Amino acid sequence: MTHDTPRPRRTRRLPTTEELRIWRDFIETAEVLRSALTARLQSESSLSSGDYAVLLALSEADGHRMRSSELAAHIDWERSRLSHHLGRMERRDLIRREECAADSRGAEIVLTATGLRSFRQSTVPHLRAIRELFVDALSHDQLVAAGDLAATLRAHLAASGRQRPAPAKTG
Amino acid sequence: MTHDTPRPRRTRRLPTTEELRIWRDFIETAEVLRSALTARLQSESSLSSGDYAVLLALSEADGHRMRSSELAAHIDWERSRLSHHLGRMERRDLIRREECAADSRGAEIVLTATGLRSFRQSTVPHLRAIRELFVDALSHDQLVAAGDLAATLRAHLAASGRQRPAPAKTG
DNA sequence: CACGGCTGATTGACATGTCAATTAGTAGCT
DNA sequence: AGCTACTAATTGACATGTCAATCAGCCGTG
Repeated sequence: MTHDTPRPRRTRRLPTTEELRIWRDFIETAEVLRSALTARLQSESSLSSGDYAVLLALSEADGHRMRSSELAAHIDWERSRLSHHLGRMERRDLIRREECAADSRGAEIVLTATGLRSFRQSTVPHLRAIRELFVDALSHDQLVAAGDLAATLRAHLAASGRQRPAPAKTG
Repeated sequence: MTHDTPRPRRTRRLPTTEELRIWRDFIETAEVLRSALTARLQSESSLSSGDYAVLLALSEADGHRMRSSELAAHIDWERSRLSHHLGRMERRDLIRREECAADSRGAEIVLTATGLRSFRQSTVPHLRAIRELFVDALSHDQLVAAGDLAATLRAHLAASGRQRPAPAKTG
């Protein structure tokens, strides 16, 4: 282990035009897809995808209620993001905040009847939209490839994340 | 073309658990990727991906200047989004707005020296990050599959977009 | 040339996100 | 009890996006 052959630093190479094109196609397509789904959800249910994530979690929770921090962990959001969002959802009467008996710092987030109704009305159209815009577009092999790509990219991100202080967030 | 056999409306089926899992993995991975890239760009250059898109377009433009609406079309942004963004970029002296001689309603967006410098310093690290986080993660076949997926999904979106009033936006 | 309609761009109101600071309460230790 | 450290959640300031409304200047037509 004395003299390493100074091998070419492949890490320094830049992407080729073709690689860059694929990157842009890929990331922009995902973005367009997300935005199309969001638009449908919005127009069909007056819910944003954030609303949907929160309502989904609460609808599955015991007693339709959850501690704010649990909720944040469950849907993988920053706490302040959740706090702001809950404020907006509370104004629309989709959820309610209650004091927490066990820990008076804490808040319990409770699904309201309105919230539950909105969520229930949104699920089928939303799932249908996912099928129409994503699943139906792809052959079986392509669907498998999509899952494979996601897993591979995640693994790689996690690996390089361990070497950088990289914080990763979802939308 | 008289009597269509009332075939089963496959369109009504909902995605299976597995299909839904792949969808979520796919879209969340894209989101995480985008956010990781954005974070790197931000920390290395103090530029957002929006800034980058604008600066890239201007840097390639004739005389480093472009009409606002051309710019919007080029990077496929809504005009109001661009207007707001340009306001922020102007405050940071990355671009400047000039009156347009030919059409006095119009504005010409001009790349400043500061903007050009920022952009030039950001490109190599940014491209490198794309290679590290995306290209390097994938085998050749996977990269091809990614391009194929993007194209297929786009084509499908465009087709269904023709049947709905679907507006599609990029980030 | 006047007018009515179109176009270029900005604006305001608001939703959504991030980050840093703050507030309030719990817990461990002495 | 009193101090300190940690945790729960919110808040404020700001960046980023969307949508609808507005404002100004262009242009074809009578």
